[in-house]
Amino acid sequence: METSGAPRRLRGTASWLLGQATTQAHRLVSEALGAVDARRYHYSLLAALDEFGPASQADLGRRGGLDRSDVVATVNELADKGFVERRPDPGDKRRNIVSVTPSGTAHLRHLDRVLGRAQEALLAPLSAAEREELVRVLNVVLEHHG
Amino acid sequence: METSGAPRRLRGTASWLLGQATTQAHRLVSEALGAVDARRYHYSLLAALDEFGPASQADLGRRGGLDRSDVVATVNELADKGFVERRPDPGDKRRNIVSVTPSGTAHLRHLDRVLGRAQEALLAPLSAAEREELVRVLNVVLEHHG
DNA sequence: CCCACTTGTTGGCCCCACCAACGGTCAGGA
DNA sequence: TCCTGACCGTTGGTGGGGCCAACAAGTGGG
Repeated sequence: METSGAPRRLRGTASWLLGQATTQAHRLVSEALGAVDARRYHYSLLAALDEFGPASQADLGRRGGLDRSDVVATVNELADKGFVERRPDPGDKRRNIVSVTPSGTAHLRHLDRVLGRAQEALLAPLSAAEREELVRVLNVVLEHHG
Repeated sequence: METSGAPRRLRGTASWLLGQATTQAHRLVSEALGAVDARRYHYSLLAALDEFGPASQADLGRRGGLDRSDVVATVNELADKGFVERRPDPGDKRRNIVSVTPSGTAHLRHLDRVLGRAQEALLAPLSAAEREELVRVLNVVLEHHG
């Protein structure tokens, strides 16, 4: 409580620290993805498709936390590159069914490796135990905030 | 190498986890700051000024990791609100000297409290020990990527 | 006196996260 | 059956954030 004259700024604030660390992570990841002409949305969508199989665009958005409008643009881009296929749902004329092509699966594997290297660069200074703990703690936070 | 049919996606990728956790943090922080009509840049700049004292805009950018052009806009906004003062450097006609006003210091204190609450909300599910460890690990990463 | 460099400023770019509105479609209840 | 509410894809827009290029004015060293 002391209103001491000391500057006493808070480089230690966890939210700010997370912000800074994240900026680094974001930069590394975006940079790595950009080098292969991809963006984070591409990975989110491809990963969601790979994990859960074909789905409507709205479902894809819910899976990956993307807005419906962003899903449209991302599917457009991925379809242009042949990584994804969009076809009407015969059972519901409102929906499109989006599915991964073999080329898309290969691309996802490639992105996996690219991201793996980015992660390795990011966490380089940490021991294996520290990385595990970090992942665990982040999972706790994520799960809590659903 | 097994091309087993299993989906096997990597929600556990640390870089991606960090990305997700960060999105949460970013949302909480931006939301909290937005409620008091502030942005992250405002805090970065005010904190840098409070910690190191008056400085030229270029120096401010270097301190806080902001681009010179972004410093211009941020100083404009903060000056409009009376939180910051910009006056020419008598010793170097290229430079402006930016300094915090008392009102700006008060505002910074307020932002500190706002961010503190956001951080509390973010880290709610973690124990004190876990928070400490998280902060420590993040500091290691940041320092390494300096 | 040059020349290289810095500074503030303008303007632009791309990504990311959202929101509002629309026309078309679907399903359930009156 | 028709109405109504919900849902879907799509378009368009907003704002923050992180960058970069170019410029004129100014500075300092050789």
